[in-house]
Amino acid sequence: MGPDKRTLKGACHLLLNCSLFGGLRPDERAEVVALARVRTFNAGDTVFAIGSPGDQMMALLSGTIRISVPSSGGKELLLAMIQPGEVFGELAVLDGKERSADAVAETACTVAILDRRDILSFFERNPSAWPSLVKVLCQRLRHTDQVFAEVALLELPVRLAKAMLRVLNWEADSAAAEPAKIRFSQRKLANMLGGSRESVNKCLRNWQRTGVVRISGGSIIISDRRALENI
Amino acid sequence: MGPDKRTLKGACHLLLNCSLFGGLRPDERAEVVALARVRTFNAGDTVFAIGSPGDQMMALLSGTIRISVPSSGGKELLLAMIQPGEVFGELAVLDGKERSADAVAETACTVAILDRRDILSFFERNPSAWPSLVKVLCQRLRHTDQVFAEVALLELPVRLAKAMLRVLNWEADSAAAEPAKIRFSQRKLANMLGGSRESVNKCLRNWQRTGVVRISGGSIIISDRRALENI
DNA sequence: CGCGACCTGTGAGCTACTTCACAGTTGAAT
DNA sequence: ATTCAACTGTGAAGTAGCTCACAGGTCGCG
Repeated sequence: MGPDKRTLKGACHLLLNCSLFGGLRPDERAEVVALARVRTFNAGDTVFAIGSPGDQMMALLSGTIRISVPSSGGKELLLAMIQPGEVFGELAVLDGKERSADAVAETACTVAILDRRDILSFFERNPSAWPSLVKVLCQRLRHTDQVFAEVALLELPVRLAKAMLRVLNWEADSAAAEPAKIRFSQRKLANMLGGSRESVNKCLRNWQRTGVVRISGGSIIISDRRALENI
Repeated sequence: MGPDKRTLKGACHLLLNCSLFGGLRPDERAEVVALARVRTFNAGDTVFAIGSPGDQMMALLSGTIRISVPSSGGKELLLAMIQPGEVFGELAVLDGKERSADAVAETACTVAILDRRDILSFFERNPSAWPSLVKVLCQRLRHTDQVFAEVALLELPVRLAKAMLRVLNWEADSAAAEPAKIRFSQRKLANMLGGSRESVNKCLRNWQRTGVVRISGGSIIISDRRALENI
């Protein structure tokens, strides 16, 4: 076992503390780590594609992964940006069906991969691990339901405001730097909303005019967070 | 124990065979049934309201329940119509958070109610029950993700077609009567789509003109199912 | 350095949908 | 029997947001 592999395993162990496996006993965690293979992806690599069989789930160790659904018309809906410490791809593993979305490495990534069989047998041997799995699924469900309702019921500016606040929460973990700054392409924001890039742009510039945000060098700085929250 | 109660318990036992508890051993099922209280609701009664604490989950024994999210503007998004044999309200129970939607009795209903504490301790004692729970959650997740993507990416007629086919699948269980007939208010269809009642109406009448559907006496009859599927 | 890829900015025009307003139907309730 | 509520049908008018078509900026890469 080479030194690279050792450090990777180290990172793996470290990060499996979060999210899904955080509540486990040390020996259980060790077992999970032993099951995991580590793999790296370059920016732009597709980790898995919608419709494919999907017999593995992943835990992100570093980098960020974009989860999205493409449409026939060339558009795409951005469902999530996975941050280090989160798991993804669990859906297909748990119900044995096809992948329900694309996963693409947004930046260079390192990922821990767990095979369906291993996962299932692990849970069978360690039933105490079920609740945290269920919690993850519930979180996801709540999130999609909520965003779904927003997209269906609210107009674009409101959705944009909410999306920005949501992004802010994600980034808060990795780069805690206030003042609240979003480094996120307008197109991606649009794809989170089910809106067009142009509309997002125009809305943002309106807000800049009214002093809610400042746009500079490709980042959006929230000057008046309160205003956003009130929309 | 009066005779009503006994028959209700009987129905309960019968129906817990489906969905969530279908995979259990007889003794486990008996245990679940013992934990359940049965309650009836009149059409229009609210079973639980969004934002409330939510420390019970339900299994529908008879009738149908509408799950929806209201918006500030008086609109609502229809997330699901629960059919007998399905469970609902599991989300708040499993993660201990607030209810994420309203549940209203669409018709008169009888419902088996399970308390959070009882559920949790049941799963602790019967870990083999976890997988079917997870399966239910995965189903829900897949469904919302898919409908979400549709609403965000597709135009109204396409969504309508898909919604109608979906409704058809629900009803297929209860009333297996071909020719494919949907008894479902246009407003409700609209609320499934994030569209307006008027738009749905106009779209339907177009389809009637082109022979895809027939509308009579408040029901929609699918004459050309293939056409719908191709949209 | 210059090329290509991807971003932001902006206006004009279009159209898919919404809103509003009103009329007729059906069905349940008193 | 009638009244009320909720449904369907339809047209006119408004508009939010999309598409298209640019122009210019920035960044990385050969």
